[in-house]
Amino acid sequence: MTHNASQTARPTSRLEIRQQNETTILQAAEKVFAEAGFGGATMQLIADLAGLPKANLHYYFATKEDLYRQVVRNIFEIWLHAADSMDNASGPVEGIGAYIDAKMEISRRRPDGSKVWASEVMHGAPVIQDYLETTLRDWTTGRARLIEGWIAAGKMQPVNPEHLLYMLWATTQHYADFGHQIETLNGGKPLTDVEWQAAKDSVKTMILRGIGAL
Amino acid sequence: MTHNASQTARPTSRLEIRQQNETTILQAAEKVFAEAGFGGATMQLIADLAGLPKANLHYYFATKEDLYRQVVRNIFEIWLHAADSMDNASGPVEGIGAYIDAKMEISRRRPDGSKVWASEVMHGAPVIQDYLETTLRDWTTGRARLIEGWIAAGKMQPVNPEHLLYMLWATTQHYADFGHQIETLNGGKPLTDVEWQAAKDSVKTMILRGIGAL
DNA sequence: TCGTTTCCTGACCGTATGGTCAGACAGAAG
DNA sequence: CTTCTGTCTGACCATACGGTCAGGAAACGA
Repeated sequence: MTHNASQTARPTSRLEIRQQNETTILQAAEKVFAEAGFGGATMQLIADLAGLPKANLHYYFATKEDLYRQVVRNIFEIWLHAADSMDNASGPVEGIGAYIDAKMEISRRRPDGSKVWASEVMHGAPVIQDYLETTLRDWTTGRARLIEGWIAAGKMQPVNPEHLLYMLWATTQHYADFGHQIETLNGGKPLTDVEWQAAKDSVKTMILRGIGAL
Repeated sequence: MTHNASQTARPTSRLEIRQQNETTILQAAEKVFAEAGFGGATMQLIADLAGLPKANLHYYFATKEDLYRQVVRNIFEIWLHAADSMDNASGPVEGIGAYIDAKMEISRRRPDGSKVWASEVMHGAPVIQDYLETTLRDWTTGRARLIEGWIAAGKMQPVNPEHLLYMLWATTQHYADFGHQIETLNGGKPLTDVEWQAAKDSVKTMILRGIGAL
């Protein structure tokens, strides 16, 4: 039985070792930070989940905060690119519809990342405040302009673009951040494929009709 | 200068002392739990904010978890009663409109409570799971019925009532939980009275139009 | 093959935290 | 005044946590 566990292709080169260990640690960290929050998470817990000795974590990430920072930044990147589909769209139905799809998919596939982000912002964004003030602000004003263009072109009703964006973020991320509550109200069962599709459709219908694009 | 600080009317009776100290501690705890999370909060921090020695907290609340539990339950009660206005409404415009108003007002006045609740649910609701399964579930099915009644009466378009409720919760609570992000995007300034009113109006318009009630 | 660099880890340390407790203090009751 | 009960708190404790470090193991380069 020289058969290795699925992913682990037994790396030998130093580069591979470093990359794989960093990835493993980051995945474990994302989960633990999501479940326990920054304060509640312990390096020992992350180490156990990653299957590495605690001292090894500190070899790759100097401090708990460094590790946390990296986790948050990773999510932020995914977040930003979710709106790429919005930019080349001809109008709100296509653009915002695709954005909702993308964000709902992230909520489904990376709920832990969403929770870490939510936790970070809720606690006053101590780690990524600079990103909020630069990258996110630019991103937001850019998309607000895009929406204003659609309004000017008569493709949707006049609405406040910022509040529309907040609504999009809130509604889509809710399915990740409050997934446990939704699951409980769903009889203790996670949403099935069909139910996820229904959720997407509901959100898209209500929002697109809400902005007068349907 | 025998003039006491505003609220503190120098209580003497034991009942008054107990009530006032419990309230003071709970308020401080809500703030600290909201800012730091359960794991990041310390009894010492809460004690300092409450202006009491740490040992005194343990006299009123045996453990940190007991104190936390009480904070979460208080919020939950406020949450539930926010929908009272919905029940006697003649239709969705009045009922859901009033519910949005009420929840937006809570987000504005008690953002810390909202954050504590969000944090609790995000971490798997370790403390109030039983409430989710009983009280909240009953509450939800009741309001879903109410919405279904409005749909049957032709007062709004047919939408999935659960997903509508999720959207209401997500959108309104977002203004508390992600208040820091909103403030940053607002140029670092908290929303003014006028801006809060605009937020309320935007949310109400988009949602009520989204369900075909306008 | 041999030195060099990187990777790895058990054992250890200082500190901060939740919680305890003995005893001081102060209303209430008689 | 005396007793009793509830309130208060400084000092203390055990534990758990983030982080360190010396030294071993393994890959690399020549």
